[in-house]
Amino acid sequence: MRIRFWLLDITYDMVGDIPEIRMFGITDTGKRVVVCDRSFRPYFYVVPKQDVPMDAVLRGLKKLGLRAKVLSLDVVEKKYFGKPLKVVKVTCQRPPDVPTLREEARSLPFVQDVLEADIRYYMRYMIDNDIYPCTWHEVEVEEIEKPRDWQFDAVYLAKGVPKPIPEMRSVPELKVLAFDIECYNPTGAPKPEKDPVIIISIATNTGLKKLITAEGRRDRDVLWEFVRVIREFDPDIIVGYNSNEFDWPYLLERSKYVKVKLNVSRLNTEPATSVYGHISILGRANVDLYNFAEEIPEIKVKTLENVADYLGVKKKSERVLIEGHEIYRYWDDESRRPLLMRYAMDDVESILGLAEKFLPFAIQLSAITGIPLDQVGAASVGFRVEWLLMRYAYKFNELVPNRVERPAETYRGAIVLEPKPGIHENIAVLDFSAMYPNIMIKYNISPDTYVPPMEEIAPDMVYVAPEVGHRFRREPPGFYRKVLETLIKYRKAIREEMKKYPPTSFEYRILDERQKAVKVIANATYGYCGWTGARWYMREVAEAVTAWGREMIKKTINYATQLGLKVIYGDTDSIFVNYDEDRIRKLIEWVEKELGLEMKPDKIYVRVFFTEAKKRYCGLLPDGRIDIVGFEAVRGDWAEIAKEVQEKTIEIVLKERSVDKAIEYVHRVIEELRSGKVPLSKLIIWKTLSKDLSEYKVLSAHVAAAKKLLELGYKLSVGDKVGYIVTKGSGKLAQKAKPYILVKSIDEIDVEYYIDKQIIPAAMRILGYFGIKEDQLRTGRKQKSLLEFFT
DNA sequence: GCCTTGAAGTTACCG
DNA sequence: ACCGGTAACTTCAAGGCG
Repeated sequence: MRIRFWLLDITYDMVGDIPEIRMFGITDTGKRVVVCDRSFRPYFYVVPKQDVPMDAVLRGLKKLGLRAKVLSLDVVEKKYFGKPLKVVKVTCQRPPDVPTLREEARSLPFVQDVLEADIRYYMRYMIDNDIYPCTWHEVEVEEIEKPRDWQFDAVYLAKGVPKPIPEMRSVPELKVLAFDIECYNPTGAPKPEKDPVIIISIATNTGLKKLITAEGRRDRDVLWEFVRVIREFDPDIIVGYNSNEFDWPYLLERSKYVKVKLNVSRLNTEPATSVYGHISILGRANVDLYNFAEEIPEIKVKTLENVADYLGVKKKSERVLIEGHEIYRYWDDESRRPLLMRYAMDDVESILGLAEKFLPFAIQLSAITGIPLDQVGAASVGFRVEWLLMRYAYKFNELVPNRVERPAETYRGAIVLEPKPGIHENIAVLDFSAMYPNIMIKYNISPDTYVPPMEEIAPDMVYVAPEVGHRFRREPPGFYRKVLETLIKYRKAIREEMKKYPPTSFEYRILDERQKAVKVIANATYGYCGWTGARWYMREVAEAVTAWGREMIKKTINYATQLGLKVIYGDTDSIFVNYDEDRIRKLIEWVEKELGLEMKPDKIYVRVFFTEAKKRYCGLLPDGRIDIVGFEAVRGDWAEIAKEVQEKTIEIVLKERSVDKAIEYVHRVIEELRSGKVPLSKLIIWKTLSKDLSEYKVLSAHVAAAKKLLELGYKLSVGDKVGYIVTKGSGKLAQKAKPYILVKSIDEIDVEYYIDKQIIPAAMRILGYFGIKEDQLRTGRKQKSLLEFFT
């Protein structure tokens, strides 16, 4: 029989000595199925040293491995960095044998290199058969017996390789279950060896809502019930918030202590740690939505309530908020316990809401990159690009380079112009569309088209990068050019197809998320090629891209000036000029004709303000909104009070053009702060721990605060944000920084710090340009006396 | 031993 | 664990001064 299925997840297992690919899918009739393929075998390539005869190579490789670990040796024609190369394909019986066989092969005297021996077996299977997760496939199958403890409608044995059905772009109705756990935590961070799980909240996209609580029972029963609820609802996707880092590890650890098997997978197994630090639950996609929240730069402190609030999923004002360290108090206090219950429900409802926001994009990102849905969020940008490149390499018969450790290398990047300080009226921002990808295409920049300095080649056969002199063959099309061209064409086609549907339709949404996913990958390709960890890394490639970028922007500035436009500022691929439609049109035409790139007006500012600093400006848009770029107001490491002051100052200056009003406003805020009317929450300064506490060379404020938290039993790790408040005291700032959760009263705070080091600098950044002096902003006690002024 | 000053360390932004 | 360019803060240590 033939079935059609949408691929949700993939893995493999050994059945005796046979590796079995297992594809977990949903059929077009809504059945949850497993499609098993036992026909595929792992393999890798051996590159022989030059001048070694192939028969000698084959003879040598025959000794590889014992007990028929190697099934076959085939000489195949591949390309390596664009050059034809004869290699030996070593096909093996068992995936687990590959690492040892690889090392064995590598050590042989006639072997130059071993390639593609580090590609996971199920990824290899998908790449070779053009199978993408989160897409539809058709396959001839026969039903086989379902193991009793597997949770599927049917198990099939594939009688051929599944074939993609590109015209089926829908997404089946997926059963989504959101969950969140609360733990008893009287000593800071909860510890699974002693602290029970007190609440597990659950919400599904079918409307089920449930609190599993430890009220009147041990948490052992909570875990049991959790497993039961999951198995009963049988979700396709399980979502959590930071669940890869917290909920699942905690549940797994805790379940060991209370002796509960967390068999929540469709194969009746426990969740397990897998690649990119994600937790895998066989047969379901376990998605940690925190990974997607991480990609929203506007949200500085990415707590669940902040993200849900920002996305309009659940407003903070309409939910219960409890500080993490207080959870146990709410549990212990019978009168407050209902609040904790409500809090747990608000959390899980928020998570389900986030799933609705993030899953459509996650699904398309998975379908584009080929990384399984449960991994794609956890995979870094570099790996997302790389898996896509590996898919293309296979299509182009190119060998995939090995991942090698390289020392850090630096090279010059983009140009940033000195801004013309002051207020400018009526300014247009023009920028190149997808500048770096288009430069890579235009000059055929790629590791496989690169011509090393020693190699002789006719000048008209190559493009030569300005300043750095790197040369790239004009023909044939390089790897990056082919990939980027395909992506750009593909995105255009998607956008074209979107026009067929109303913007509110399901189809439109899918296509829109898809074109966004394609754009994200295309834009990350330059960054990828300059990443020393990349398989296709080459410094010269990245260096040439930025060199041509500098040339483009310089030429554009020149011509703009010639046309009589005034260039006020520019950064990388943008220029700010006076909004003169005729001249701008001419400039854009010139750019297209002479530089072969597209340039578009991005936005118009009614009024825009620059100080002397680069990468910082603010502007008033025609619709009355205000853009703030680079300034403290958009940074996450300044106190809210200072950011607010700066934002308001900018607004007054740009909209009302009144410096006096702004000063008056700053005075008012300072007075409010002095009289204790500013809430503590506006005084918290958040900073990220970028390394382990022991590695810091200087004791800065957030490190000092982090150490205090640690002493109290809280757990902190790299990447966590520490919120501190500056309190009264003497000595260094670090000594006065106190974790905000320990600050109980407004009387503790160091008012002068917030005035002198937060509010005034933030306001001065703007007002300083208008000749305002710090003392004009300062009010009250600490105004400098004339005497102090002269000493 | 105290104060000034510049380098180093650190974070987070822009495109 | 995607790039370089940039601003701005705090800490730290060297060097000058008394």
